[in-house]
Amino acid sequence: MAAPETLSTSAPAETAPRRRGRPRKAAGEGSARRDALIAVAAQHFRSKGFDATTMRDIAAASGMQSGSPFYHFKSKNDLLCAVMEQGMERALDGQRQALVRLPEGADAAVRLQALVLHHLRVLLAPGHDFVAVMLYEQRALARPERLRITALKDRYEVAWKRELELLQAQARLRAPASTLRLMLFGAVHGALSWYDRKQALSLAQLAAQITQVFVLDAPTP
Amino acid sequence: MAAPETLSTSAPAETAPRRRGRPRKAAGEGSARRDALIAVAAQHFRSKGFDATTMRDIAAASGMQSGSPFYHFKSKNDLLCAVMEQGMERALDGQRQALVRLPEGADAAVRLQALVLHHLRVLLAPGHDFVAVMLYEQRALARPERLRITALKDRYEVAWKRELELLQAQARLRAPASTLRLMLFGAVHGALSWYDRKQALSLAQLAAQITQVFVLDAPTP
DNA sequence: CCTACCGATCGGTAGG
DNA sequence: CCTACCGATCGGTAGG
Repeated sequence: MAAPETLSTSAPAETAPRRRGRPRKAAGEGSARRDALIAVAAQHFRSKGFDATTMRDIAAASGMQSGSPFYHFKSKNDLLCAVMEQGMERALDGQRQALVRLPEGADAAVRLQALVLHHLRVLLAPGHDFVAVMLYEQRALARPERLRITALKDRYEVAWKRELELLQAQARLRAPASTLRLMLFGAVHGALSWYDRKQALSLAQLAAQITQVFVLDAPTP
Repeated sequence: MAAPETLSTSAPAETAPRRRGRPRKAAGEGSARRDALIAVAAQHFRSKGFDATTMRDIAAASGMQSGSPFYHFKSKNDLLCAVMEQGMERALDGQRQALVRLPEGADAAVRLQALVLHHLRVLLAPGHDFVAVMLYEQRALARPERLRITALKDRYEVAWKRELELLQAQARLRAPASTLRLMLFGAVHGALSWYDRKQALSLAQLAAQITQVFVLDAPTP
């Protein structure tokens, strides 16, 4: 919710008296304007699709003129790529935090449920359009960019693999871990297309149900 | 695998001597040219996406000039809609046949597995691009068309609901039937994005694994 | 179903 | 980051 920036370091773009020094990397990676464009683009790409969104849409929604986004991104595809990368990096951060919050020695099913819940939030919480765009618009990427995104996705899946293999070793999966993981992602991603119609269900409840379906209870010896 | 057409009936568009009689309903619902356009459009919409496909692409791949598809469809959206409708109608036919082939009084899990296998074929077998297009491009449809397609989808899901409710009554589901059905569709649809990378797995094997994960074995009394 | 075409839109750029 | 613009493409149509 709250902006992660501290008060001291980042440039106060609007209120501060115009400093004469060149703005530190005005169009660089950390620019606030650039980040705003990414966020606006994510919303539009998600709700209307990549092809159906024009750079003019994004510029107007960001209070810019039609040619100005090209000062920050050299092409529309570049902007798409930035949306996906930022989405995956935030998702990776959030995933780490979700796991850290768990008690030591938690059951693998509990850890998996935390991963599922975090992932549902990444997909469905307001303002988190990045990863959904990634899932729907991979086709628009050229080979080299797709490889970069895939590498991020692979890192994201490491934690899932770990828990699922533990569960498999406990004989609590009813299919091989690798196939079951793909089914599990499918089931979670599917929520993108139906979740709002089931408002009776909280994301936490849904995460619990999904885990319940995919993982058998621990044998009580 | 083999082309389903017999040698005798279908019109040999190129070699036959020009018949003088008006072609029966040249632009009507059952026109062979129209069906060919639908099939070509399905391939293109699936592989490149609806927005990225041009009517010129479709015309060229059908051996027509760029304006000619508009003789059969009044707009590009109309063509998309026809792709989805034809896909769903064929899927409904296939589903009925898949159920008829089962022995009388088959276990609900067996029947569900047949539904899953048929659905996997509809999504992944060569030449079946229609339903995949429907899943990916619903956004492009306007309200009234979307309602028509949704009605077809609801009819398609009736059989799934039936078997899942039977299984729920047998206490063989680990989540409410309605939520579990959504998870199940998600898991099956997810195969669209990974199946070809797992060629070791046949569709029949995959259907069996999916059923195994989502449905508990019958209690052996 | 073809020919020839229109009007609009869009990604992108030069130059400041 | 704005102004002004280009070149290409695209859905769609008139008229045959």
